Amino acid sequence: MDLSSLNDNQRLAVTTTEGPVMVMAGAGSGKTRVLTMRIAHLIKDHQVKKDNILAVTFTNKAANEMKERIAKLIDDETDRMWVSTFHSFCSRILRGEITRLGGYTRFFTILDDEDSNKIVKDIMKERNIDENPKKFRDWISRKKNYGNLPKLGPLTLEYFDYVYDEYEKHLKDNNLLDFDDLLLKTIELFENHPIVLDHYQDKFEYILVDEFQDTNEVQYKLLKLLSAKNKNIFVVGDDFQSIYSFRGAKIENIKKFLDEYKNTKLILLEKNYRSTTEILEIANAVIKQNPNQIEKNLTSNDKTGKKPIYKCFENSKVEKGFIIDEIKKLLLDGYKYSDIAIIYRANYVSRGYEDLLLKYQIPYKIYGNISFYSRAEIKDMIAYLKLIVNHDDDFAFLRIVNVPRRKIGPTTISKLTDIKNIQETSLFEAIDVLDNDNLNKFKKLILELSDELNNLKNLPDIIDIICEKTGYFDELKRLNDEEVAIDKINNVKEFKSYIARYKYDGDDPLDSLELLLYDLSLLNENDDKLEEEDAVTLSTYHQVKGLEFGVVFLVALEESIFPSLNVVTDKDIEEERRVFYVGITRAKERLFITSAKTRFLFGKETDMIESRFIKEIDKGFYNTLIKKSDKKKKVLKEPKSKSDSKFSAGDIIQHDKFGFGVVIKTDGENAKVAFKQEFGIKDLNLNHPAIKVIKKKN
DNA sequence: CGCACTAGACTTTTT
DNA sequence: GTCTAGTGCG
Repeated sequence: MDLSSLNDNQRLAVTTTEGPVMVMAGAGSGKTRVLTMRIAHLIKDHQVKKDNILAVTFTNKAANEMKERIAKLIDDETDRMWVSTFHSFCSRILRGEITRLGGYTRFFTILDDEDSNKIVKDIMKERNIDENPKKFRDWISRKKNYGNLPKLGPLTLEYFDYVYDEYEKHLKDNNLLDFDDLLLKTIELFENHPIVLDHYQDKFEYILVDEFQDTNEVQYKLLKLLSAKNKNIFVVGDDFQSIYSFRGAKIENIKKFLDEYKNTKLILLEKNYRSTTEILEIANAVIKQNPNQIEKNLTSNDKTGKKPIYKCFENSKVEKGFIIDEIKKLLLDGYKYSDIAIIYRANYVSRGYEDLLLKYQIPYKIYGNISFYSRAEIKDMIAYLKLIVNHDDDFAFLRIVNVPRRKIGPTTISKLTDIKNIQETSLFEAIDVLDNDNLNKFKKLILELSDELNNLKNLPDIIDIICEKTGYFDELKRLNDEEVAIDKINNVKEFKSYIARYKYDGDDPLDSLELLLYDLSLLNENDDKLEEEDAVTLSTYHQVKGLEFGVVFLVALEESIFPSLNVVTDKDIEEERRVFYVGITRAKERLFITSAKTRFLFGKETDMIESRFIKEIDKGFYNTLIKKSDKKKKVLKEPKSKSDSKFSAGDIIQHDKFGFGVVIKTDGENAKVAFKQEFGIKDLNLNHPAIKVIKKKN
C-alpha cells in the first residue's frame, strides 16, 4: 500500500497495527482517511482477512462511506464486511444467536422510538397512571443504559418500576427489541455464553472504532468484551467534538480506555486539512475556554483566506437580508448552492431560514427532520412486508390489521389478544379460533399476498400488489386532502424504488426480503441520500458533524437559543461550546456568524441577547463588515414588502414556472395559490419577481 | 367510530 | 406561528 500521501502521525496510526491504539483526531485532520487506510493496509500488507476485521461507527452513513472508500483502496467488494454501526453489528449477531437467550426467535422485531413510546403509553393508560409517558420512556432507556434515574417521588418511583417491568415483559412476550436492547442482549449473550464470545473474540482480530468520544457505557463494555483476547483495538475520537452526552455518551471513556489498556499508544492528529487559518483561529479561541481537555492545537496547512465575519443585526429580518445578500455574492464568486450551509442550534429556528430560501427560490435541503422511514405510510408498508414474511409478527399485525379500515376495532382486537394469550399462539393463528368475518378476510388477504411474493419476478413489485389488493392508496386519498395524499403515495413509490436499489445477496425472494427488513429497522433517511443535488444545506449543528462546506453560516447566536435555555451547569455550557466548535470547524473557506437583537419566535417579536460565546472570541479574529454608511444599501434589496393589498383571494396570477394560478388565501405577502394539477397548491411570496398579476377579482 | 376543536409545546437525539 | 396530541361531540 502506498502510504506516502499521509503525514507522519497519520502513517503511524495506520501502521501501528498491534495492541491498543488511541488516535485523538482534531476536526478535519483526516481521521476517516486514517481509518480506511488502516483497514486497507491490514488487508493488503498484513494479509488479514476481510472477515476478521470489525469497524464500528455511529451512523449508517459513516459506515457506508467507509465501506465505499475501503472498496476503492483494496479494489475489492466490501459489502459483506463487518463495517457497521454498533446497532446493526449487534442486530447481525443476534439474528444468528438470539435463540440462545430463550424466549426470542430470529424473527425479532426492532422497535423504533415511536413504537416503544406507544408501548409505554399503552401500559400507563391501562393502569391509569397519570404521568408523562415520554419521560417514563426516557427513564427506561436511562435505566437500561446506566441505571441512574433522577430523584423520583415514592409514588412516581412505584409507578415507574411497574411500567418498567411491564414494558420488559411486553417486549419479551412479543419478540421485540428496542434500540438499547440490541446492545444489551448482545452483551448478555456474550456474558452468558462464553463459547459465543470466544468465537467472536477470535474472529475479530482487529477492531476499529470511529467517534470514540461518543460511546456510552454499554458500547464501551461491548468493545471491551470483544477485544479482550487480541487487544488489537484502535479507537479514533476527538474530545473537542463530544456533543452527545445527553444521549449517554461518556467523554470519560477516553480516560478509562487509557487506564484500562495500559500500553495504549496515543497518537495526536493536529494538522487540519480543511479550514483556513482564520477559521481555525476562531475555533481554537472558542475551545480554549473549556478546561480539562486533552491538549490539542489545531494548526492549518497554511491555507489562508478571508477573515470570518460576525455581525449582530437589529432584528432577525435584517439578519436574513444579510444572508441572502451574501449568498448571492457567493454565487457570483463561483460557489455552488451545495457549498453553503446554514447551521442553527435548534430545529424551531429553522423555519425562518427555510422561508427565506423559499422566498428567494434558492434550492435547499433540510438535514434530519422527520425520517423517511418513520412516516406512517412507510411503516405501514414495512409492516405488511413483515407480516407477509412472518405471519406471527404480532407487532406488524397490530399496525395494519385495520389499515386501510376493515372494521376491525379495539373490541375485536382485545378478544383476539385474549385468545392469543390463552392459547399461546400468534394473533394471526388466533383468527381461526375467533371466527370473525372481517378477520377471516384479512387473513385470506395476507395469505394471498404471501402467495404472490413466491410467484414474483421482481421483488419491488410486491409494493404495488400490496397497495392494489388492500386498497391502500384509495384509503389515503379518502382520508387526506389531495396534496397530502399525493405526497404519501409518492413516498410509497420512493420506498419501492429503494427496495429496487437494495443489494441482495440471495436469490430466494423471501430470504432477501427478510434481510432487507432487518436493515430497514436500523436505517434512516440520510443514509442513502442519493442525488447530490445542488442545494443549500439547512441543518442543526448535531447533524452536520462529520460534514464540511465551503461556506458556513452559523445563525441565531443568542442566549436562550445558543447556549440553549435549558443549559445550566458548567458541564452543560462546555458541551454547548463544543457544539459551537463543531459548527465552526465545518467551514473550509468562509465563515459567517450572525445574531439579532430581536427575533420572531413563537409567534412574537422577542428581545434577544447576544450569545456569551461571541464575547469569548477575540475581536481581532473577525470582521464586522457592514459599516453604517452602506447599511441601507446592504439590507434592502428585499422585494418591496407589505403592499399586501395588491393581492386578495380570487385573484388570478401567472408564475414563471407554474403557469396560471388562483390565489386561495393571503396573509400579507404570503399566499396559498392553486396551480394546475401537476403543481398543486403552493405557498408563495406574492412579491416574488416570478409572479405577475393577470386579473384582479371584481 | 371518526372528525373538529383546543391546549400546550417549542434543545440537541447518530441507533 | 404552527404542529401535535388529546378530548369530546355528532
